[in-house]
Amino acid sequence: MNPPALFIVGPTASGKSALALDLAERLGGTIVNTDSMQVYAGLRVLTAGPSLAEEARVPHRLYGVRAPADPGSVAWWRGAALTAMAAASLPILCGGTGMYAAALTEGLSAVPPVEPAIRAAARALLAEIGPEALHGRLAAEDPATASGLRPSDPQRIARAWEVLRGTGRGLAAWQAGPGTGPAPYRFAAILLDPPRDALRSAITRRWQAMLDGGAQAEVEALRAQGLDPALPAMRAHGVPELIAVAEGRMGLEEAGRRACLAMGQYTKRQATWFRNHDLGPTHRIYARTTGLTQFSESERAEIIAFVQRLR
RNA sequence: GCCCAGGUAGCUCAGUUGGUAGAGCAUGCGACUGAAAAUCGCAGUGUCGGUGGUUCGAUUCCACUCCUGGGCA
Repeated sequence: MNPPALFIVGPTASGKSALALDLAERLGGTIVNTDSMQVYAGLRVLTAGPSLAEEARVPHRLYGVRAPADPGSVAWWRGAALTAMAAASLPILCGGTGMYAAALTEGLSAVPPVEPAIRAAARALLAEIGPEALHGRLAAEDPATASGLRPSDPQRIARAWEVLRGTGRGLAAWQAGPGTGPAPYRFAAILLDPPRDALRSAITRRWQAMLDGGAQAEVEALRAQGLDPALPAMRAHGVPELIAVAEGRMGLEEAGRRACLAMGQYTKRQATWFRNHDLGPTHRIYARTTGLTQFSESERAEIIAFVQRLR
């Protein structure tokens, strides 16, 4: 029988990390980062990654493991996560990136890696002629993929184009073929899904804590690297805003408003994803929590029982 | 006190040669296969500042009135 693996998922600021920490400590688990931004080094504060003290309490994997200049990908993450999971007695996959979670439970297509030069060319072409025109070219060469994409969706069109150019085969064809399949685990999930207004106030409070915790210094160090602003790490919530502050283009208060707005909107997309994707037997919690100790006794017992049943 | 410019969706505003209105943003819902904290789709909502007048009909024209901003005193 496949070993168990537990997801702790939900929107930003729903209390995932605290819950994961308590459960991992109690059950001897290893926390595996399932967040596309917390993988980057140097963004601990702004991405709300675990503190050094927390990392010392229980094993944490895949936090701060990539340079901001070196963008990750689902496929990379999936491989790294499987390695980390194989070495854990109970993997606790904690994070808010739905696509990463699905890469484990559903698998990925067997699309080979695309040369960086081809990827760059696809993006340059997109920037030059625009998504509608590129969609038109794609439709001419790879109608199967194009018909599934909106002409207004630049990111997916560029991806489809680079796959076609880089592999000689359309994305839709790859996706129709055999893929990795689900990872060999018995997945289960705890889904934290608090009301949006609770999330928003938690986000506002957290923003202040980030500023107090050195977010601006973190951004300053990132800025000093002179990276392409299109890089994922450069687009983490709060980074563009605080860079604008550092360059005198925006006030700190305005930056906070915009960053918190973006994070609040993001929680909606995360909630939608997790509500509508199956990650195995799922225990749903609708109130916001700040850790296992905040749960009522009965809820706490329920969570422990839920997790024990997996083993 | 006088003059000017405004009061229309949660916000910023457009518009109706008189037939009860619409964009962007916000909000809500949804999609999501290698940059996903990304990218994209769909959908609300309005006593059109108030009162009265003209009119078959006023958010639109007229009068008065209240409020906001600017200028002059």
